[in-house]
Amino acid sequence: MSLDIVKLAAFAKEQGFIYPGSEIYEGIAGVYDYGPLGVELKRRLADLWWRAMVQLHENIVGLDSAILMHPRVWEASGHVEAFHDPMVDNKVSKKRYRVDTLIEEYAQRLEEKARRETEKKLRKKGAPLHRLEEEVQQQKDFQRAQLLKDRLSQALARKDWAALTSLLQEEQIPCPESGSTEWTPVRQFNLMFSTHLGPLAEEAQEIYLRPETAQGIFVDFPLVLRTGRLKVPFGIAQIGKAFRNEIVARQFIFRMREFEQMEMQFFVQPGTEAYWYEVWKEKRLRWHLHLGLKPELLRFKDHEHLAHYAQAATDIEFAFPFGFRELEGIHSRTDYDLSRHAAFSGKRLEYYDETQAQSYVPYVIETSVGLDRLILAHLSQGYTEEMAPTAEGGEELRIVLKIHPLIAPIQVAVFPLIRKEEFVQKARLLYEELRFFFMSAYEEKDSIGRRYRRYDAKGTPYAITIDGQTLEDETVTIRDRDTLQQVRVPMSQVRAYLGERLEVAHWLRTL
RNA sequence: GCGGGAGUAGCUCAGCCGGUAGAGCAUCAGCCUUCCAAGCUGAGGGUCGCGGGUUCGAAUCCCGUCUCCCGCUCCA
Repeated sequence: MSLDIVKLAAFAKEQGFIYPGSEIYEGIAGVYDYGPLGVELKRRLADLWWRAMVQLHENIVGLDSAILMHPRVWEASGHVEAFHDPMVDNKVSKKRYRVDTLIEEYAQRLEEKARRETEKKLRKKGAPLHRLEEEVQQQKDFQRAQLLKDRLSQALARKDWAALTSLLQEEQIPCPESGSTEWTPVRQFNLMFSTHLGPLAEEAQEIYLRPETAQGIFVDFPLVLRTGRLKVPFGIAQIGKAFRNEIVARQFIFRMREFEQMEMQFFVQPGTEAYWYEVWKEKRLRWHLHLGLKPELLRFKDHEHLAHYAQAATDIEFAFPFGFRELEGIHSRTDYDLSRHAAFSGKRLEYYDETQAQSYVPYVIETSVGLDRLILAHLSQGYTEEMAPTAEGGEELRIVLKIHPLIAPIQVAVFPLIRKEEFVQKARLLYEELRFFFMSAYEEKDSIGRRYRRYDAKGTPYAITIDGQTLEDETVTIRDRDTLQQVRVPMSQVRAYLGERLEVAHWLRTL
């Protein structure tokens, strides 16, 4: 399984889709660059998202907020708290845990055990079970659990990691995996990147690179509302970079330290959020399917443990080479964010609803796609090794990137069948015309078969060849990447032929 | 951070019982080619991850170090 992702990464690098970051300096873990083909793919996917979300919805507008935001934003959003997890490693099992969940779960197990035993005791004595809650307070495991939780919350409040280290030690908290009680010291992981605002390090204020783009939308909510003449329900969409200091950034571009999100926050009247949640689940899934992701490789996965801001949450998961993983999150965020920002900023972040004749803090439905993950999904689904016929009548392995024509970095390639002046001239002429409309390429080197294969690997859906017949009747062949079938089309109709297949409007109309 | 794997040409790798680097593909120039890659001729390209040690001599042996990849936690 994981071998496939290594192979895909090598392919992506070789073809110029994705390079390891800073490679000549031996690389930098979890950071990747988009090469000439990758940047096209990325721009196209982002563009199709933008058009489907903003251009096609009269009640959705765009935004491009800054990566740097006021530090209080991240206190209000809950990230300062949630993203500073103290962690420990177990020396025997080599597993890493968040200290708080480790201790809480242990305490919970103790409580459950206490309840079971107290219940058994009560049954034995024939005492009424309604006294269970009262009796269990006296049980020693239960009391120990309470003590653990107290000490945990005290240490967390003081950010006293040494105290947590000794708590683990003194209370002999076992590793759920190995049962071992040998722990490394507790260390804090800060998942947010910090930097300094102001050039003088001593005087500068520490600020964060945004860990998600959503907060820019919430913070600008009153401004967009005022200038956009918007009425609930309405949405604000944004594409942009976000940064997370992942403990381990792995699996190629699946989890990167610097990544790009495409988010849309949809503001609705409280009470209607369940309806809109369903609407957006359906719309977003349809968008992915319309771009050619296979239904059997997509699924919804509802969250069992909800984040601090969420009322309901589901993921659109994609079957990556390493398994089903989150591609897009659709969350019902309630009024959490706007209310928090209202509280922290002291500003009123309410909406006056004329039809209701009242003000309220709108509820929010969020759709959030990882653009890099989306790219990985299309690359991994599209990467195909298959047998193809050879000139000698045999079969040979062909590597072809079967991605949707609309997102292909190079949409059409033009070849003269042979490198003779008449062929070359005509081919150049056609290429130079087509490039006004499509991302085009021209190639005259190597045999025709070889050129086809080269562009197959780049995902180019159409290849046009100028042959002997072109010189006689001005027709060319257009060859399809996936079927290898050719059609003969008059030179004058090539643009229309390609337009039907590569025009974004057609795609939007059928969405 | 812990465990595992790996660093030699742009790519895939060989060379590793020490004697001063090689293949295929790719690239470039030319020739040949009338529809599905690897035909011919020629050319360019390597501080063998980095540092130190042993040795007359290290890609090869020893020590150290760095980086990347995979797994563990988390998420877009």
